[in-house]
Amino acid sequence: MASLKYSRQRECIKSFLLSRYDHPTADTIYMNVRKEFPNISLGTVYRNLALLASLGEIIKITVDGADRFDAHVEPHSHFICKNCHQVLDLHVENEELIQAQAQKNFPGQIEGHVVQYFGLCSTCLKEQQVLSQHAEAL
Amino acid sequence: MASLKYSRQRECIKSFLLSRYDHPTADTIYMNVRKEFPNISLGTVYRNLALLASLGEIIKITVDGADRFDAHVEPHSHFICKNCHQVLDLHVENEELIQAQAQKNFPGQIEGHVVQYFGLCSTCLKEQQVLSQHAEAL
DNA sequence: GTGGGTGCAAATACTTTGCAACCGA
DNA sequence: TCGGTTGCAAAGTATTTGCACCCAC
Repeated sequence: MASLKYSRQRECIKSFLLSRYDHPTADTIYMNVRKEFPNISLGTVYRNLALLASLGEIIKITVDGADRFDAHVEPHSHFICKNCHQVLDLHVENEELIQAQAQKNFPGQIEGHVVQYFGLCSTCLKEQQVLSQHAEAL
Repeated sequence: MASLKYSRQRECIKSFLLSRYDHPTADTIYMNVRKEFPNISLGTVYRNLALLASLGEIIKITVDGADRFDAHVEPHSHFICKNCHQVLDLHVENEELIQAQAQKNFPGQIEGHVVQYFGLCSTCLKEQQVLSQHAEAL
């Protein structure tokens, strides 16, 4: 029954994810893995991502309708830019407290949590400031 | 330019959302609004949901690839069942602390946050226990 | 050799969009 | 009337799946 077999493609997908600290979409992963496996198909990428996620080796998050993947599974928070939809890691103090609080309220039922923060990333913030200056000038 | 005009369909969509505390998908909303407007189209539902969300009257969250909507905009957390993908409201103590902590770390840049908790809802938890008892019996 | 894994293409799921008709202010 | 809104259908985007072939064990 459903034992696991080695695959070079899966290996490559995982090591690519380990090398990145942003949170690539399946398509970005596909584009990059193709450098090593020119014939790999998107289907294979999706299948392996789903497999790795079910094994707990990677994390899948959905942002604005598109799935994104992360091989860094230690608890951390995400900052999501409202403008460019970029997802960045965020390190917040006392994060364990949030989990502990939830566990206290709902013992045994909560397996994990994710905190997503929203706002404008520094790049988009800068762009917006430039725009409002232009508007002022009129 | 782009002023807002009343529409019975939009009214109906919003009041339906206000009546629910789960987080219906666009399709569920469509099915229900059709009881009152049999000819309404999915496109109209999506257009109004996007409009209401941009006005801040409802919240849009994306879970497992499908958008879900919530007319209860006061800050609260979500519990997402890993099995049936249901989204339930959760009230956690000290939620403001999380926001305050983030603001402290990244002043001025964070506009809001969402906490998602994962696990099995009580229904799915029960089902799983029944299954494992069966497995034991073999 | 056997069963899991792959590539490909077709299918599915979800959402957006163009357009002519419609309706609220 | 004017311009926002609608219904419909077609298009778009993201993801899954069926199948024959391939490869790790």
